[in-house]
This record gives sequence, structure tokens and C-alpha cells, in this order.
Amino acid sequence: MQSSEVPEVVVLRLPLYIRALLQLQREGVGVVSSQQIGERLHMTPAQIRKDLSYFGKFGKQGRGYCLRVLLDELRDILGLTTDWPACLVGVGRLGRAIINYTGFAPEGFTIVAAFDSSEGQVGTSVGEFTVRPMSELSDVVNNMGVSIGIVAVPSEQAQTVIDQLVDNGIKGILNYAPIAPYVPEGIVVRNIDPVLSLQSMTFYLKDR
Amino acid sequence: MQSSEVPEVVVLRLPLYIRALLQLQREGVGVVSSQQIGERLHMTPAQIRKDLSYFGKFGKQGRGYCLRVLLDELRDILGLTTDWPACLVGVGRLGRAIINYTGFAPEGFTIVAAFDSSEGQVGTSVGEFTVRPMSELSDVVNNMGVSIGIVAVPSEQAQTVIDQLVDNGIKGILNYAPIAPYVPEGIVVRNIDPVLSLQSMTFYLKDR
DNA sequence: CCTTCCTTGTTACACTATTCACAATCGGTG
DNA sequence: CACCGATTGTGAATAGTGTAACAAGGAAGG
Repeated sequence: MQSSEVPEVVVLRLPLYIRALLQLQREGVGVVSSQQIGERLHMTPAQIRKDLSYFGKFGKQGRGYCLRVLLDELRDILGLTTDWPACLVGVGRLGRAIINYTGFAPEGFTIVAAFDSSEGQVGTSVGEFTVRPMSELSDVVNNMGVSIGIVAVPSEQAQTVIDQLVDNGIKGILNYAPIAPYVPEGIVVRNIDPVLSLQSMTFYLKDR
Repeated sequence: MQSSEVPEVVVLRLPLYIRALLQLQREGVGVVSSQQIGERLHMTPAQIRKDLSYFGKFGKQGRGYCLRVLLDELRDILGLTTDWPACLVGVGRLGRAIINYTGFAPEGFTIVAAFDSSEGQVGTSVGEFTVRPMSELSDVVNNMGVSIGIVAVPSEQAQTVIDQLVDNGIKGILNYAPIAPYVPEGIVVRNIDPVLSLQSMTFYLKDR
């Protein structure tokens, strides 16, 4: 159960399992096999069982997994039983789109404050938020229990903003800027970068 | 030089190298070592040299790589020397944000048509586009040389839309819907899913 | 022209991840 | 209550990836 011995690839797949289980649940399934989950996700049943085995034994031989139990276990493993307030930095086009994105809240990720490093934006209204200056970061981290920062600033400013977030106690960063950020040990970064995805896609599309 | 023997992980990293090189180029660097690239990307120089070796010999011992030459080679390998017109399906909130996103065009990815499967949206204007019905897909694929489809529809419709795209000759799909799509052999899919990123992040953030 | 210093390309190795295969065992059925 | 089909959990086998180490060779300086 030690995080340190669970491979990161495994952790990255757990949310997929949750997705598949939710889907099956909506379809009325109560007991589920690794086979069924695998079909949904186009993965081998063996991989799913192996991944789950890092965390314990959740199934019954000959039967499968009780869907509800497995779902709860996975949510617990990932820390998804509580909500995760997050703050956004950067209220340009992309930042505004992120604020309006309706996919985060149902999963327990709520944006509770919006920041911008440019003078011009501070104080303006974006959605339900009044844009704050970066100097108020530590207030928000300490008083609102925010540990996730969402970065949607131009690439030139991204590293500086990330440094500020880290300095003020942010532990996880969802980075939309097209850079490879440097962060100290123990800070978790996830990059969202559709251009990279497209650029690697074309390798397989060219010459046909 | 056979695509089939180049590991996909390697292909996924090539765009990162291009990024780093562009950055260094702007700083006036003309000759670059694997060490320098590695520093930018927080990777070992050995990995970069190894990756490049799948495609040929681009450097000079004792000196490094001519930045401009390496950049051109990488762009050529990835098929980034020509533009890639793309079509968007889904003009809801997310789809509109994607249309307005300014990061694609400079990299040669241009959205040239917008579709929606709901009657209500067809015919309306979004940005510079008039939203088209799905029935016009094959026209666009055949007449505008589109081989990339960007999917921004609700998850319930996503698989259906992806099937339609594939049936009409689309070869690469950038999928923003939170599903694990099924596609036939030879079709390339890239998923953009910030929620998954957050859900795997919390594993490392919980209990501290 | 020789020496010294670098940096590549590549081979060998260590590590990580995935798949296979099967013993253990559960629930249902006759 | 014994048998049967199903499915887990796991250790061993295989496949894949990353790192280290070094020979080969270029550049620069005396």
C-alpha cells in the first residue's frame, strides 16, 4: 500500500477504471469482471487485475468484483472521497474557457479563485470571480485549503507563475502552457497540450 | 527508418525536442548538444541521442547538432513540413473554445470546417464558420484534404461521431470527450482529458 | 602536427511493464 | 454434497524502455 512502490503508470490508469465502472453502473451492472472492464477500455483483463493487486484484493474468484465496492475502493485510493478546491492563474481566452468548463465540478474539482499576473486583469470580473493579484495567493492557499493550481498563462510567464504557486504551498499543478516546467521534488505536474498530441499524430498520418 | 520499428514513446517525445530547439533558437543558439536539450526538458542526454538514433545521424562528434538542421529533420520526420487542415465536431462551449484557441494555427493545424450533429446548431454561425451537418463530412474530407477530426461533443455522442469520422475517411482523431473510443486499426487517436490528469494527481496529494 | 577536450552514436545492461498461465476457490446445479 | 464453469490473484516469462559507458571521431590550440 506504499505509494512509493506503486508504479506511476498504474496510478494513471486507475481513473480509467473508475470511468468504466461508472458507465457500467449506469447500465445497471452490479457485479463486474476484469474481462468486462477490459472490454470497455480496450485493455487485457490481466492488466486490470495486476493493477488492482497493488492495492489489495477486491474481488471474488469465480464471480468478479462488486461494482459498488470496487468503485469506492478506487475512489478512496485516489483520494477522491473529498472535494479538491483549485485556483486558476490566467484569465485570458483559455483561462475563461477553463472557468466555464463544466467537467471539473461533478468530479469534485472546483475552481474557487482566479488570479492573473497582469495589472490590467486584476479586479475585473470573470464569471463569478473577481480576478485577484498574485499577492493574494498565500491567503487562498491557507484559508481555502487549495492545493491544486491550474496554469493558463502564456508560455513566457508560465515558469514564473509555477514558481510562485509552489512557493505559496501549491502541491499539484495542471499546466496548460506549452512548456516543460521545472518543479521541486514532491510537486505533481500534469500537462495538457493538444498541440503535442497533434504533432505526434502526424507521424502516423504522413505518406498515405 | 521504418515507422513500425520506432517505439511510440519515442515519437511522442519528438515534439518536445522541437519545442526545446525553437526555444534555444530564439535565444540565438546555433549549435546545440544533447546535454543542452536535456536540460530544457529535464531529460538525460542519453535518451535524446538514443531517440534520434532511430531516425539517423544528425550530429557531429565533439560539437553537437546544427540546430537548424536538426529542427528541419525532426519536422520532416513528423510530417510537419506541410499544413494539416482539421475539422471540428461539436460547437458547444468546448468546441467554441477550441475554435478560438490560437495555439493550433501557428503550428500548422488549421480548423477549416465545423460540424454538429444536433439540428439546432446546424446553420448557425460560430466564429468564421457556418456549422455544417454531419452529412457534409465526406465533402470536406475529400475536397479540403482534411484527415484530422477534433471531437468536442458530449460523451454519449462521442463514439457515434468518431465512427462517422472514421467511416468518412478521417485518419486521426483528437478526442476531448471523456471516453475510451474504439477505432479500427490504423486510425490514430489522442485523448485530451484534464479530469483524468487531476484524478491521478490526487493520489499523490492526499494524506499530507 | 600533435594533444586535449568534447560530444556523438551505439552497444550492453539494468530496470520497468505487460502478458501468460495456473492454482485457489466461489457460486450454482443436479 | 460433489461437480462444473467461471474468475480472481499472483509468480514466472516475456517484452519493452531507459541509463550508463565507451570507442570513434571532430575541433581547437599550441
